[in-house]
Amino acid sequence: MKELVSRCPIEEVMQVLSGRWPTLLIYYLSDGTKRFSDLQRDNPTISHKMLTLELRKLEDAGIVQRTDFDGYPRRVEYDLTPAGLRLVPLIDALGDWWEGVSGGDVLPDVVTVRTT
Amino acid sequence: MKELVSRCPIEEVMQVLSGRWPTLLIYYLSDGTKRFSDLQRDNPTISHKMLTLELRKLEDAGIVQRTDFDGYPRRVEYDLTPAGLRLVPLIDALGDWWEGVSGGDVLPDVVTVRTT
DNA sequence: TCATGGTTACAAAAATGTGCGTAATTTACG
DNA sequence: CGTAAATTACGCACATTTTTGTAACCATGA
Repeated sequence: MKELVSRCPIEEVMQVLSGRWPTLLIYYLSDGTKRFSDLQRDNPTISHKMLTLELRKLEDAGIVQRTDFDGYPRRVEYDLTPAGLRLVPLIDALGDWWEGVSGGDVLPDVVTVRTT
Repeated sequence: MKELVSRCPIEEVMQVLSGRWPTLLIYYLSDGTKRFSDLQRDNPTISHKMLTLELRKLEDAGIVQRTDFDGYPRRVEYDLTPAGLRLVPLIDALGDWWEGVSGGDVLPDVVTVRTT
């Protein structure tokens, strides 16, 4: 999704939020400040390249704030901006909606087994 | 985004809604029933292959209902399911949120010019 | 020398576009 | 009457584009 085709705000948001990582990163950041390495631990399967790319995209979109501290060891912290915080409930609402749609057949292999 | 990595409903929704087309198609379908060719007209840049693929994905996710009518000329209609209808306001909210974030600098070349 | 948080170039994988073929039915032509 | 052409909504194979992974390298400071 390199370019926009529709002049529609919906397409513009999706350009930022599309993909596996953006919403997950926002979700983890809604916990509070995180370092680069924290986010790597939260999402063990993301490559460091993707992590930097996605964080930059979120930063450019005004959703995430990046702070690079002096000193040792190097420390870079990521937080949600006020706009990012306002986005969180909207993303949560999508998650809740989905749990309603998929009517409980999410995580089929983790379903509680009653042992009577 | 072929597979899920997180057991998180947020990642699951995004697997369905990610990309340029899903939310746009839902948006157009929120207008009411549309035929395949209507959706092609609404989004002139989508290829027929992508249109069928995306519509199938939305159908499988329970967001869109497909009805194939007998007769000539062939007619296939697409509608939002009740779940799809419930999703619409959430998508709209994202669009509104974005218009707030990007603070009016959307559509810079369409900004109203006061002629006073 | 190690740790953190990167960047860059190259390669692999995934998504998307293109063009052709098909099915069912109706209409048009000779 | 027989047959060819048109319409809609696809499916499929192959090619191109875009995204993502991998591995190597860089800077800072203890």
